[in-house]
Amino acid sequence: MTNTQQVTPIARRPLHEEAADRLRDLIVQGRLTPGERLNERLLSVQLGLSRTPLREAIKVLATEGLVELLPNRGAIVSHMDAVRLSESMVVMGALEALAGELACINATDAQVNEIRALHYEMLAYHARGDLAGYFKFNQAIHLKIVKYSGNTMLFNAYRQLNANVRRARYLANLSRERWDAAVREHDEILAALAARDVKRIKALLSDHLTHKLASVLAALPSRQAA
Amino acid sequence: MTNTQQVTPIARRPLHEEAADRLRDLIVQGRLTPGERLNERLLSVQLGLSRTPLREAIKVLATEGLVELLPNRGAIVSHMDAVRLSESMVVMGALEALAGELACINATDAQVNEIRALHYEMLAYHARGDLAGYFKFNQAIHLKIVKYSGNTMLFNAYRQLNANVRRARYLANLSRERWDAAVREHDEILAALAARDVKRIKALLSDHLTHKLASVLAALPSRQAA
DNA sequence: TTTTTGTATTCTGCATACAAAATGACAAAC
DNA sequence: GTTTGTCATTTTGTATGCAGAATACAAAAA
Repeated sequence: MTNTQQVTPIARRPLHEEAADRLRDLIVQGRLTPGERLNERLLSVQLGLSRTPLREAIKVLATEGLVELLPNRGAIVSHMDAVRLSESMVVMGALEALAGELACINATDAQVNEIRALHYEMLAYHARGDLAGYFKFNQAIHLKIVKYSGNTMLFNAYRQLNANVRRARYLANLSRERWDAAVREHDEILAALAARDVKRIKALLSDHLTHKLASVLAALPSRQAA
Repeated sequence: MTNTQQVTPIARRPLHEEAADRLRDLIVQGRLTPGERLNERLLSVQLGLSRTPLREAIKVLATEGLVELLPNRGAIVSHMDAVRLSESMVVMGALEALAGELACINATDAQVNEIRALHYEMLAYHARGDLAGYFKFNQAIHLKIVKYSGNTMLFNAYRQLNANVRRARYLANLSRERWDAAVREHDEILAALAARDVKRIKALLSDHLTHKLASVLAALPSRQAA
């Protein structure tokens, strides 16, 4: 039993990945605002690394669309205008519809129940009127549906679009009516999933995203006026 | 009219972008084979730049899924197994169906005619039995349809998946029957687009991708046996 | 012969150094 | 008062240097 010990298989996480994660958080949480410039020197000291891995992270975020690269002028947090937002959500609608379809076929009963559990937790936050908590579980449910489609490429594509859209989630400062409607839609989505009703879940998810988009777009102009 | 001149907007292209493009080509063209290791020092001299911008490019390719990052062991060209391939094509099918729908609505007549021109060029190569030329215009047509959907996010998502799938295009060493059928399908797709028949183009593109996937999957096992 | 172990070499990951471009300040000219 | 030109400073883009991990290889042991 000399060398049989588990030699830490935890290869230290590369700094550029760490940096990418932290930058993503900063952007999605709105700590770095759209249009804001990413000063490399400043960020490198704030994140406690050198410019090299930081730059690698920034390049990754650029391909993900979270930041924009300006030649010789570094990177800025990309703007999230109504056009980009609705474009993204339209694509996500198509992806979720496909995901629902596949999940109906591929998800195990245990996975469906996992989603069901999240659904009830979400209902609890809805009942309390806690929007932030609601959003969190709402997000989790949608992600799980896509994940349990069993299609990794689909999951990755969805994840990437979602990161961009999440930045604007505060815009969906939805009315009570829309909120209640969204919850009802989620009820139906879960029912369709449990019933393995492919046609139905596809239609439901597609409509759900369409409604969400409409809700966000309705809220958008008032924001820009402010 | 003193300063109205076009002040060379051609800011020199950053080396990391140049490197990313060239690496993409090398991978898509199969000059770098799946599983092959990317030696940074070697590649940097071959491409005529230093390791820093090269590494940035590699990180970008990794997020695009063209290469895989192994901790402390650099990057390898990612493998293109049947699972990944079919997963990607399923997603592309959904995206193309959406794109066709949107293109029907948004594309100008001039753009439709541009696609028509590509279609005829493709027919010429088909008539000659020139598979490589056929593929080239086939690709161009599909890309144009997605582009003329007018949805930039959709285009980006599609482009990324496509880069991965193109690497396996030689696998679709299709039979004459399948080839002829594919051409007929393209005829119908173009007709539906010109007729602005949303329902029809959606169904056609979805089926087209399904058939293409089946064709590729059928060709795959024989390849692996060889 | 096969396996193991110690060592040298190669390669990656990261930090730093340097050059070119952009930004900003400030003064001169209109 | 505005504009324009010049210079100092800051910031990005790229190259290079260095430490540690991984790999290859050779010698020793089974």
